[in-house]
Amino acid sequence: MPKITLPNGDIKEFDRPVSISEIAQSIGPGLARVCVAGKVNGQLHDACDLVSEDACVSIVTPKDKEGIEIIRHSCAHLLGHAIKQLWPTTQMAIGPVIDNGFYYDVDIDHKLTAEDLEALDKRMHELAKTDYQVIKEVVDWQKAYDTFEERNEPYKKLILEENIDKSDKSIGLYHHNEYIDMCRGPHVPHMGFCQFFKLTHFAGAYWRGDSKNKMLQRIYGCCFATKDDLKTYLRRREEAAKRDHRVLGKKLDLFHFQQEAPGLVFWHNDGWTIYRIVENFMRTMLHKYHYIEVNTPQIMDRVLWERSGHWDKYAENMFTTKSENRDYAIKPMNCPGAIQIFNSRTRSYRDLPIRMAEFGKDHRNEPSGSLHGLLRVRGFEQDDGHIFCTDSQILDVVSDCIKMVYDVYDVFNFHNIDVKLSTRPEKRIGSDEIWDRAEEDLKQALESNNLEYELQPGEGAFYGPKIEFTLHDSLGRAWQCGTVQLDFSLPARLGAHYIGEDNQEHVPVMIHRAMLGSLERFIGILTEEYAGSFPTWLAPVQAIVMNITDDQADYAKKVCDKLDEAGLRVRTDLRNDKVGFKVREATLMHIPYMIVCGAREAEEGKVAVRTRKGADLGSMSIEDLINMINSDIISRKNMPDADLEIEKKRAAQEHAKD
RNA sequence: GCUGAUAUGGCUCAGUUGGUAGAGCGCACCCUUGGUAAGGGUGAGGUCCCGAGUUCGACUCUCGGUAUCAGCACCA
Repeated sequence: MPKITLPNGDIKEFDRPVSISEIAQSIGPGLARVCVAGKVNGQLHDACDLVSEDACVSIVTPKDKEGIEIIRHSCAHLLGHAIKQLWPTTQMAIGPVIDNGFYYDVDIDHKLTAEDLEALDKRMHELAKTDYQVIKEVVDWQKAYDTFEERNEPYKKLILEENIDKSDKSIGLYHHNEYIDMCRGPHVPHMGFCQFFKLTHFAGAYWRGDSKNKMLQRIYGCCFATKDDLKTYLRRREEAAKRDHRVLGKKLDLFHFQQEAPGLVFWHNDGWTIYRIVENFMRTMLHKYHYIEVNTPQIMDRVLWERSGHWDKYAENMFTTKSENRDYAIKPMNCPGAIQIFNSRTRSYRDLPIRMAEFGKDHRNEPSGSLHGLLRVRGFEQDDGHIFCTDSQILDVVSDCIKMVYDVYDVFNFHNIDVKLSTRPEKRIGSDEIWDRAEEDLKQALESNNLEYELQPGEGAFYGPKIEFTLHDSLGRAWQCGTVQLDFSLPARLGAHYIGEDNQEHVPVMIHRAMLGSLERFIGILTEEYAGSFPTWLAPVQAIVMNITDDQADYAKKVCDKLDEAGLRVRTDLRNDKVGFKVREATLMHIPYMIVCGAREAEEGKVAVRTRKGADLGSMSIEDLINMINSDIISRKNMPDADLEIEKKRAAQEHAKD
């Protein structure tokens, strides 16, 4: 006689054990129709599961986060159902839920092609349309094993053998017509819930994520509760593809790569302009936070890297070179160099903390398959910093670093920032005692700044724990950039010390920190964030002066000179082309201000101004123009107000269309 | 590094079931001097990623490299 308490406090009594779908039915037929599963005392259950004792029950629908995840999970089964029909010898590995969808790893002799993916997608939709019932069967370990033995599913057997206790008597087998999959569940009661999905791509993936294992074929799909959600997601994917910094880098003439230098950037003038602006902006921040700036050699003797421990751990990823029988390494990081400067004279406790910054060019021989545009390169510049301090200064110093990170991100209008604390990894140097203290200090610094953070056990660097900052762009994508790392090991290894109040030698604590991470990567992120429309303060060209006919060429040049003298980055377009054509080109290049000089303007000594978003700012004097652009630059806003208005209107129109 | 795919003028791409290639944009020149997202004409430009092999003949087929792309693994 179960008594069921609903989320609104209502109590329903039954004279026998009832299924969750029956409970939904008793509340209303509408709810019953959208009942994907249920939560019994907080535990997820299949809609067909029986409740035999008093419990709090809530119905899970596609609108719930759990609901859509269940639908995605069932979609993975649907994929299994379809693929076994098309390629019956396929062996199924694992098919979990991921952000926005699902995937399934399969072992199949046939190499899947794009056409196969379409055929598979089509078959899945056909099967889903029949709205077949998903039947759940609960079996013991042996029955599950026998089922997959009979069906020749070695990976499922492996999962049973290695991950599931042989005494387990409640293993869920889900029957999708002739297809059977094993799962903890829950799953949808019928395939009517799985309608809005699309297979997106496929790739290789290792069994159990280990590169020593066999590589399987992974099929990815996305899935949503409604058609609109699916459409929105697909549109967002297209939008992200359009913003690809590799494509924009070419179109905007920012940089290029070529075969002879894999993973190394050829910066063109406009890209390099952005690079220098970002770097110089960081210099103003360094000044504000009391840093000194240094620069250390690109190439140093192998001995130094052996002492630091890098040779031992990262030799494979280091570029090396030889000269006169000496081995050198091209620096993969800047800390050993910084310590050499610290060691160059006797330091007193009165000198600490020493905040040493370096825009350090590093080279790391990353695996070829990991290279990705500016986001993963072999040569890059870190906005690196090494702070030498005493034990008692750690908290203050780390706290300052945290403040600086937020200060920097604010300027780029990144406000949604996740914080993670990574603790000791398995492969590490330094005693447990030291690690205990280091981790505790970082925790305290985070807490004193009132930051919520996620703990990442085992993810720290080999020399110390670290705090990581992840920012989110306008498309919601996450980028890990900033990091603050405590290091109790390297200074001692490289012989750093200072003279304390007690006239004894002490080893300083070193704090490594970076805000942007690498300039290359950060500029890649910025390019995608702004979709190529860099805010005026970052734009490589801030204004372009164009004439209407040859008669105004001299006037346009004069205007350009004046803007140039005012310190703006400005160009002319005096080509014998229609002004509409020039406007189009400048717009495609995302130049913030277009300055048109026709006969009227030349006559009056004024200019006609238009923005890249198409706002007509009318005719104005050159002084007014300079003031306007300068105030735009100083504000460092993503968009001036005139453009913001146009963006809003456009967004509203888009919305109306939908 | 692993699996799969791709590689053709500066860019984006088409093409040849093996007989050394084409478009649009860009570039040059000419006409046009036009007021806010493409005016018109003519022309130049390619060792079809690299190396071997098969063949009378390879850009095309085979093998081996390299780079790039989608993932996986890696990321001090």
